[in-house]
Amino acid sequence: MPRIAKYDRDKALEDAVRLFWERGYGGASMKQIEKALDMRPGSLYATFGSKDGLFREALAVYTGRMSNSMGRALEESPTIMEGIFTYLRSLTEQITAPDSPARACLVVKTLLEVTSDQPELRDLVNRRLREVEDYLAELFERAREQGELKPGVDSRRLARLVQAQIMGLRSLAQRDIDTDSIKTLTEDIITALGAFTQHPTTH
Amino acid sequence: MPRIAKYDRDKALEDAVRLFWERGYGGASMKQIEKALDMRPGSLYATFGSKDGLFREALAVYTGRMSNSMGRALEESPTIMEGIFTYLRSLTEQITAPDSPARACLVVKTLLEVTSDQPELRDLVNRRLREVEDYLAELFERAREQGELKPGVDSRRLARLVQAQIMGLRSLAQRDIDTDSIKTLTEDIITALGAFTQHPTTH
DNA sequence: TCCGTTTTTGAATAATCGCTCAATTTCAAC
DNA sequence: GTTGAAATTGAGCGATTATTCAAAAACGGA
Repeated sequence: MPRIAKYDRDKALEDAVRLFWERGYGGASMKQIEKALDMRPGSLYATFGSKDGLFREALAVYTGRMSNSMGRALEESPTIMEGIFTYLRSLTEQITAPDSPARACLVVKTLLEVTSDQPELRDLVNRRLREVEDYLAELFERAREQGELKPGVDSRRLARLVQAQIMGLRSLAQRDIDTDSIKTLTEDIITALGAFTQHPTTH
Repeated sequence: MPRIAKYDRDKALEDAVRLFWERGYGGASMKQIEKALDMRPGSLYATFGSKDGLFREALAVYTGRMSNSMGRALEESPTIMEGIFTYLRSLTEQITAPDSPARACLVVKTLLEVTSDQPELRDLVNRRLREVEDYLAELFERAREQGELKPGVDSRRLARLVQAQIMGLRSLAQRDIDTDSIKTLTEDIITALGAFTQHPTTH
């Protein structure tokens, strides 16, 4: 058993997430990746296979973190809808942190960047977004059964609406705009979603 | 006076808008631009100066069209808020048309793509989005004065909220998703905005 | 200390990037 | 038909792209 791997795979992936999140898939060159991960091309390709492979793993890390963040917000909230609103506020805190690589979502950045000549990446991103939609739809179906939603509200439609709200919030936050405006926007989005909840959404 | 310009500048810009809208700034190579505009590099650089220059002009054409579209919706509507909702429905029809280069907004695609080493492009995009915000804020201020909004609603906050709604709608529409889901999403967004309007928003 | 295996290195690959410019073509004026 | 100026062409520029691989370095076991 010779030579132990010097580079920590997880550490390298963290750096990759940060770089891809900040610069996008196409915007991050291998040169920049080599520098950010402090690895030479040989090691990179031995470890991750290709730029595409590295990106896929980085995207998995990113989505995993986002899922955890939402899960935590839901755990610490008495109802599902309050959990969603808690998550939106927590998300706003995260993306407005000064060291955040970007405010927009890496998955959405990739969705808007990827073209038809990268069908695998396109499919991967669509799959992730569909998974989030499905997860939200299940949540809202339970919320509906527990009387948290106004009568007649469709849980899947609400799932897509909330996903669009998050996309809109984070994309607008990518503008050159002050933090306070983003926080009030988050509150206004919560107010707007009040049109679908049983009880008024105050804060 | 020799040789009249063969290439119609406007026609070329239309093709440029289509290509950039579909593939993004970085995703459209000069080779692809040459083919799409049926121009050779010499003519391209004589006419537009650089890829950057061409993109800026294409972006101006794009934003001009979007402004016209919103203006038309406002003209044909009795109230400002109804005009906004009419625009959202008209926009949904436009982006779900089978020949649309993309469903997501070119400005937002650029906002999410551009990095800090393209400060001019970044500033340009931010300026355009700020202009839209200002325009919407003026509209909503008038709407407020005419009693179209619930008491206490802030017109600038509503402007940013609506801009975020449009970003979210169009980004979600970029997913591999059926047209009907996008149209119901548009209606749900209009319903959500009803939390800020004086009279219920039915359709 | 030497061996054997694995990891790491970095020069070099072919392809593509945005772009330049001398040569050619084209058309109005005479 | 000839001329002159503008428009167009396309080969080719240097730089950068993602990727490869032979050589060197590193470390556990003997």
